[in-house]
Amino acid sequence: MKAAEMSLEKNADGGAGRPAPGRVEDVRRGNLVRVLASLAEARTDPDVRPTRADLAARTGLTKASVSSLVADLVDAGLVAESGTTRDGERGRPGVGLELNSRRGVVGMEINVDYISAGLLDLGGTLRIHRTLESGNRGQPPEAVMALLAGLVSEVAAEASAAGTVILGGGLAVPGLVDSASGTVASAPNLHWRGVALQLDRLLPDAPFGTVLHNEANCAALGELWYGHGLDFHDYLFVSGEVGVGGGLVIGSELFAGPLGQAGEVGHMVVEPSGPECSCGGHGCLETYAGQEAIFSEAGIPPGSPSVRLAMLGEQLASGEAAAVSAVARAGRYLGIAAASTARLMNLSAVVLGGHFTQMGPWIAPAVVRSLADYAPGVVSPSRVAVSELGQSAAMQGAAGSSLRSVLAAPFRLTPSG
Amino acid sequence: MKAAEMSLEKNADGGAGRPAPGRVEDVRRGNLVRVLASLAEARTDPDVRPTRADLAARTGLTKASVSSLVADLVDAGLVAESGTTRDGERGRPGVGLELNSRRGVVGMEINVDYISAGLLDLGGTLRIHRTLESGNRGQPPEAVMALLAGLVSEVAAEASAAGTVILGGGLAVPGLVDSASGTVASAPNLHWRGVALQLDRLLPDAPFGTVLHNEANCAALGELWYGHGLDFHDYLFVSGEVGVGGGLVIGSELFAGPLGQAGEVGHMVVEPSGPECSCGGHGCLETYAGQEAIFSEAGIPPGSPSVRLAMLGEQLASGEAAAVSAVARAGRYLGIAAASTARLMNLSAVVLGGHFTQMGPWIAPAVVRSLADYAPGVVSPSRVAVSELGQSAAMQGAAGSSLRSVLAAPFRLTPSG
DNA sequence: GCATTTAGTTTTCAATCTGAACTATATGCG
DNA sequence: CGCATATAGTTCAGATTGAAAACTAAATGC
Repeated sequence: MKAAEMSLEKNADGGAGRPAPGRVEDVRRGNLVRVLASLAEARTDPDVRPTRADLAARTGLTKASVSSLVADLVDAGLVAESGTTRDGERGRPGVGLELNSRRGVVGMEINVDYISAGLLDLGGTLRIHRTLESGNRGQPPEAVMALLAGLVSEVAAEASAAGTVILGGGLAVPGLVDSASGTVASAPNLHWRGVALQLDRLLPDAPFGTVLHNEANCAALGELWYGHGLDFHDYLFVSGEVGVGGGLVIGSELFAGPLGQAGEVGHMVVEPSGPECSCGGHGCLETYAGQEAIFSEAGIPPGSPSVRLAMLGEQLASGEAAAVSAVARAGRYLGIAAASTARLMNLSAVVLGGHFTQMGPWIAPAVVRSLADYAPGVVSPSRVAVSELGQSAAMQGAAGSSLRSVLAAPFRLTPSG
Repeated sequence: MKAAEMSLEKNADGGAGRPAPGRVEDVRRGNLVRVLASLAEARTDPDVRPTRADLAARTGLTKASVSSLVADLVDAGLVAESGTTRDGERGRPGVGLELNSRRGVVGMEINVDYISAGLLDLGGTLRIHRTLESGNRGQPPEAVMALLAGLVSEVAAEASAAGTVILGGGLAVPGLVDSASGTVASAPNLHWRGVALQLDRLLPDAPFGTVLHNEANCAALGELWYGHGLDFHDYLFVSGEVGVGGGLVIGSELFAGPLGQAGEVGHMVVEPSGPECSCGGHGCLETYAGQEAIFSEAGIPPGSPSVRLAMLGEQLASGEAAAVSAVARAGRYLGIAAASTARLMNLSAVVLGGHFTQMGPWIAPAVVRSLADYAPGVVSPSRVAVSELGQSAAMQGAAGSSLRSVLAAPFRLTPSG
């Protein structure tokens, strides 16, 4: 497995290869990561910039080792010194260290109605974000990728003008993907199937390349790193799109499953006697909480998804009974799937994303009630939350994934690496 | 976290402590583990005993390093030389190496109707196995533990007579446990609640101590290491007991969940309009596939569980319609839960254990059919299997867990450790 | 009996961390 | 101002470790 995929593919190893033998040099690699992680972690308070001495205390390494490691990281461009920091105490003031904000990663997303790209600096701050409306359903992958490449080059140009070097990127696509080969196995909503994307052309100069990810998983990760993840470390993320996607976050990491495709909440069975689903099964969650199910139950006439979604929003706001009960029904079945998941995997929180975000006030209470009915005492009401990031969650998750892979393999940029 | 808990608690870390800083000595620790793992893995063919040179080739370490590492492992008593092995080729014959069969771990189980203890040598061979019938339901924990201690001391005496040194042990209990504190949070079938067990008294001289585990999880692990796990690396294990327990094996490891209590398949929701469950929910799998549910649906009169189970077996064998359809119904709901699990976690196999083992020929086809109905193409019929170990799965899993923790921390027995 | 082959050991060397000594630079007090 | 003190960071010797290569040991085969 390439290092660039580690953050998303942790569980998809397959156990093929025995880990490389431990050499003395590996200790340094591990310690480079440790120092960098410690620096990233200390960043929660933006005013406090740890010094070499702080990092030594935090990591347990000696000052001598930390100095040497930091020197390598500075040479690699990952860490920057930022003036002396004085505590007001006596003694020689330390030199503040921070993740180099002149290095960044690009998050990209192809969705049904739009494409987007954004730049995250190493500290995790979103510096640039561009979205382009684009009806991608049924469009040839080459055309969409060309459009995205254009958007990305705008972002890259702006980054370059600001002196920022791009190290890697992540692309989120709504479908089943194979990250290792950069192939979209199937993306029903785009009508793509078995498409090998030319990922290398998006960011030709980035040393970590561009990695392909599933959109719902990315949204779950975006939520983890830049949204609710600050409070929740283990949760089920359910993303309402055309279907119902999802992601499992366990111990602040995405659980990708043995084949890298876990989180298909939409096809959990929530009603054995329910209608047939497009997957060939019966009573899948998607047949109750997918867009089409909600729209038709609410009596919303056919049309473009965004129009119908807006219409649903209006009807909910005005208290239209059919709309309210359609959403409540979706929430009830979401709660059933969440109850089973919580029991099975010992999870204690649920985050609702995608179009469920807009239905939050109407759907969340139904989920809470359903959880109380079907798994009392397992998920407390305060741990049913609505996504904080909305539409940018997947893009930020894709960028964050790339960011993590950089921070997990700094040695790829050091001379010794 | 204590090293002895690693194998079962991998997912329950909580992420509290930053890993210890990497020192040069840690490389050796890692390589000791690597060599030992390579030796254990090579053991699949019992006639082939790898030599130092073989291990060097397998691990990627140099012959010199392997020689030095093996010397430490021999000193620690974990590895033994076993005569020269000649390939019939030219050249100096190598010295065969094997896991020292004079070192062992003890597996223990407390269940509703019996207690048992067994000795596994480091190679994973079950050397001793004793079971004692004992109605433990409602008995005070001290009394049951005293009985178990007696059984264990018999096993220990026999091991000692054979020159085998016991390094550690694992105890499986049917209930929610906290391994870190050695406490049984609740074991409904034993009527235990919040009981702190005196684990240290069971094997006072074992350097790795005794670790407490959940019985269904242990059974899943026993199946993994000594049963179907040889073929399946990712599966849902469903154990029929009074309730319905389970375990998730992902990448040949137990998935314990963030709180260490994953695998509660019995309380997944399989029928939203179903009857109330003892957990307070509705339509849980347990209300369809638990012992009581199957017995009453089959029209088997109240009585002792073992008698009723035998009666059910007879009726199934003679093709009694009520019994057959009761078991088929349980299988259908098992299949629904398995379908949801397979979809959610991207699993592709199901192993039925506990009392489902005895119903195998009647229940497995129903599970297969249900999976085909609710998650077509996800779990192939050949990947629905019945446990191979039966009643000893949990005991062997508990022992195997201890064995793994020894092999994962050999440095605890070396002078350098 | 000697070349050849393979197993395992010994020796030398480079990488790396630790720990202690040392240098650099601030504060605070007389 | 000058000096004690405190903290940051660097330098250097020492210990541990694995790699690489040379070396010894013990077999086969002609």
